[in-house]
Amino acid sequence: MIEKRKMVKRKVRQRRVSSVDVAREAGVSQATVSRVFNQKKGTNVSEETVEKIMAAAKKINYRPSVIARSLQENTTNIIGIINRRFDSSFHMKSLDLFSRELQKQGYTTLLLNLPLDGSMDSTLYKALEYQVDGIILTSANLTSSLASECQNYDTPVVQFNRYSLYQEVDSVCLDNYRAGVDVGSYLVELNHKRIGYVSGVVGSSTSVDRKKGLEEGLGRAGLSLACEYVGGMTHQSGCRAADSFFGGVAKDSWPDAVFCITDDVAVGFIDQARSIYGVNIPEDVSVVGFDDAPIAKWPQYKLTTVSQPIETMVMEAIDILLDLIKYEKSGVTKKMIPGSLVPRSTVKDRN
Amino acid sequence: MIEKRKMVKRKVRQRRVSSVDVAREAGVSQATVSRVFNQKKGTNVSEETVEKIMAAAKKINYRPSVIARSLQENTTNIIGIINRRFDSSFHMKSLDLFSRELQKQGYTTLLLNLPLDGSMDSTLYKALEYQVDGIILTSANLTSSLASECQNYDTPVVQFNRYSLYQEVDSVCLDNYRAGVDVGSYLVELNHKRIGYVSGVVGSSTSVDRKKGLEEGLGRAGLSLACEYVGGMTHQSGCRAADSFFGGVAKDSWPDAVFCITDDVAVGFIDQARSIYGVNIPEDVSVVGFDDAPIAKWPQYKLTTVSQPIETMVMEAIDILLDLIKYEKSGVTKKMIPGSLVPRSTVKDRN
DNA sequence: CTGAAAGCGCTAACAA
DNA sequence: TTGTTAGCGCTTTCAG
Repeated sequence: MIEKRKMVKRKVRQRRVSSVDVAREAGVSQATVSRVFNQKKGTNVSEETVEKIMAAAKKINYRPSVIARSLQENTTNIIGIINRRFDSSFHMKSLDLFSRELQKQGYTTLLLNLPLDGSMDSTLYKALEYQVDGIILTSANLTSSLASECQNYDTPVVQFNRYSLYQEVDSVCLDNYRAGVDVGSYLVELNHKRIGYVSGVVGSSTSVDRKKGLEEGLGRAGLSLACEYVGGMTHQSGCRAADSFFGGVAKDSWPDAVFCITDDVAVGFIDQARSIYGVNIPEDVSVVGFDDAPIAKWPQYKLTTVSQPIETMVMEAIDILLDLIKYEKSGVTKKMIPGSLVPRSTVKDRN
Repeated sequence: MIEKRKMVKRKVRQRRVSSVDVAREAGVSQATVSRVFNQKKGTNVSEETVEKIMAAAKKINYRPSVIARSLQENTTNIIGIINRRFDSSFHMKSLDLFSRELQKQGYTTLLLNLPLDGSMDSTLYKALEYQVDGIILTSANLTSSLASECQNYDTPVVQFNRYSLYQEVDSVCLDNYRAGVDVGSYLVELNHKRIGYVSGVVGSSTSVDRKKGLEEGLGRAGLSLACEYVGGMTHQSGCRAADSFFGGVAKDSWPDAVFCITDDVAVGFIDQARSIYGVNIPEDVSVVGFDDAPIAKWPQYKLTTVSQPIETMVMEAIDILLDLIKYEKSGVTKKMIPGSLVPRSTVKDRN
């Protein structure tokens, strides 16, 4: 393989056909060609010349260079999306929506990955170097120094799925705390007494906020968390949680309700609980998930869960970002979107 | 909202700090600054000047413009990934791998969406206008006219997950036909007689090739397809397939094995078959899926399936693309990657 | 309505 | 080792 490569000519990219070529072909000036390909307001070029130019362009296969235009205009029409990982249907769906909607609005998406370990500095600088017009930062918090760096470059950032801690950063995020409160109150209302929590990765603010909310909801009824398991966002992790709650535990020490960080986790929890420990859901234990992923609707689960209005969230984030791009900044927007509890069949009324 | 916007100043992007500014600050020429920020071979700049320049750069917060560099060098270090939709774990995972690996190799990913209906022309032109260095086209076939368009622009394309029909286009694709044959032979070997197929969307070559392979595998034993259901790639669609095969059908007309286009579909099929029609899997009916998605390993399914080596496929595609970018083209590479059958517990030996 | 010319920020050949 | 200069392909005054 190496051998083959060595024998092969290195490639030299040839000059691309430019507006100058079109101008020559059409017998007009380059400026006029530029005018024609600039569909802005009041481009005053005669019908006749336009046609000549279009014909010439088609003939020699001309297509304007976005790069050169970007250099001139100091704007790229590219939005950088910085992502940590696609580890759930939530991330996948939101990325899909972002890129589709941005494309619809005339922007293109530059996809950048955060290293799984280590800091986000280099990734962010990369986006800045590419002179993206704006940045969507998913599931991560901008540090204040990085935030001011972005300000230096006049590049707006909107955090998505993470409430911004740093005062100046705009963000769109589900109100995880309130969702937690809602779940807690709901369970309390239905007379649950021993409530457990299965969280996601340590330190994820999403996870922490939901827990705090849940505790608040319980606290109002004088209850506190009965048990907790800290794992990941996978089915597997839900199984381990069930092991931890039921394995070698006397039945009267079981929780009577469990709130899981994700539908996937909830499903794993249910599967393991049912098949290994003979737990009846919801008769013995109620379960609540999060996301309202497709699997929550499957007939064997009919999972009670909290739905996130992903579309709304994405649209909000795009609106905010494009406003920041087009208009002078006037204040910070931190949008909290409420989730909504979707009652199905995995929670029992114990009254 | 509209009101608010009207009151707000339109934003004018200010000039960014450039190498000229650094040069002035450091008291050297702009070219020298450029040399310092060009970590190429033998940049002969004295230690002293380098330090002066770096200090100045840091002071005024300079960061080179990739755009200007791209214009000059006629190369952007951007790879365009053209995607139709993220509708399966396969697409999600491969996109994740692509962007991570490309980033590791010094490239950045421009994500472009194919319209769900309509042609891919405009999307492809968009990539060309951005002067991407190369294109990964996922789950779609390049037409020959578009292919030659790309050649005009000297922009290599590698098709991913679709065997290229047009002679000149490179591609990396699972050998779906062979996988179909393998599944067919396997089922025949285990003495199945009435074999059904649950396909994906109409016209998807992936789906068609697997079916043809399956038929070939059966044909060798003098068998042909007993029944078929054409749906989508979802759990839901698997349920409908079960309805179609078992609903109002006498037990002795049931298939004794079913090959599903996707693990998700297979799981839907199994769920519905078990819960609604009382079918025992695999005693009554064997089931084979595709992808070896995480759910295939769940204890309640232990799905026999075909695994796709996504990592290998992605790496191959990247290798081919980067070679095409760096070296003069010498022949077309159409890589067929074999899948591998993963026997678990949903197929019964009927000998 | 159209052309000439300057300049966006950078690289690279050529001189010094 | 460093500076001068000429572009890369485009947009945009400013004249005509």
